Amino acid sequence: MGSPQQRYQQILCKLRESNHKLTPQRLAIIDILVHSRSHPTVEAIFEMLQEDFPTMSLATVYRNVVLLKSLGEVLEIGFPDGSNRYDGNKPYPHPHAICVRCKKIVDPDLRALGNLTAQVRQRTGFKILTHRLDFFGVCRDCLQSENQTKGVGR
Amino acid sequence: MGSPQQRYQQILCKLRESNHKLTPQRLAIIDILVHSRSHPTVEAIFEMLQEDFPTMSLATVYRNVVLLKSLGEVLEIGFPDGSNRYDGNKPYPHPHAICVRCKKIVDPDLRALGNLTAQVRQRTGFKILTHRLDFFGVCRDCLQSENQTKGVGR
DNA sequence: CAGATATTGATAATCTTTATCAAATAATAA
DNA sequence: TTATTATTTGATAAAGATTATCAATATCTG
Repeated sequence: MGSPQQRYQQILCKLRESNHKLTPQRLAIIDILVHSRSHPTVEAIFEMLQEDFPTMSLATVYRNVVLLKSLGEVLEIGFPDGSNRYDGNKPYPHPHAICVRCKKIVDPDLRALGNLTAQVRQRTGFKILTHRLDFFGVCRDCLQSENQTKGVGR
Repeated sequence: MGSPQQRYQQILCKLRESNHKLTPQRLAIIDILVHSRSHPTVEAIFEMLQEDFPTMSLATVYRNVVLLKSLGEVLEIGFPDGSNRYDGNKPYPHPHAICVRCKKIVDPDLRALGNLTAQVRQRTGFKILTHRLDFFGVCRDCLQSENQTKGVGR
């Protein structure tokens, strides 16, 4: 749903609509969020900005992520260990496959999710607003390096 | 998969197998976990124990929850806002329906999840170990009280 | 360009969870 | 039953992540 450039413009629209100012720091954070495929952490975003904005405060990154979240333009993915990661490309709920080794996150496209939502509504009586679906496992790369160290063959 | 009593005994087995001691505090925490249907927080467990164990330390609850988690006998359900809740009845992954108003959590039984896992394996190359599926919405009770305050009718 | 307001940076405060360590306790064997 | 040993507990400090505070700065509107 939209190239990084389109996402960037869409977010700028939302900000203008809601009377928020377009500061260089804010724009840089958005730029990273819409271009990144890695679902970065706040810390990672902060580090990526160090070069261009040496005086950037960590609080600024937190504030802007919270703002974009409240505007529905960023998806927060929080984990039991307390870490949070952010997706500015697809701010709507979608499944994730997360590597427990290297922490890589990829987005598999699955059908049949609307189906599940309807089932839950029926069985629980809940009005469903959103959902969260994560698969945890080991990615192909980590499986390979695992096999190498195990010494398959001889 | 097992009544609270059965779960209780099963957890005791696991503890003995792994050479852990059966302290009154530990047993009380397990008792709450296997009998509770509310997916309690650590804080909630701590408060429930105040009556019987006035000197109970919060750290003890944390320690035992971590232990039971590591033994695979408790499922941790962490949320983006940082809160964690625990399920000692069904320590294996299963879907949840969570009320965003009253924070109630219920377990709808859904089929077709093994299906999804296979799909993810195919499309990502991941070896899937576990998953997490949560639906967020408003439960029947909260929907009703919402309608009342809205003054349906006149 | 000037004025009003939002945002930033620096840092303190908060909140949750983990680590530390002496004292208490459970399991084991004599 | 008692002594021994290792684990666990309670109290508290420490750590880590996020939020709040507030003066200084920068943006937007006209």
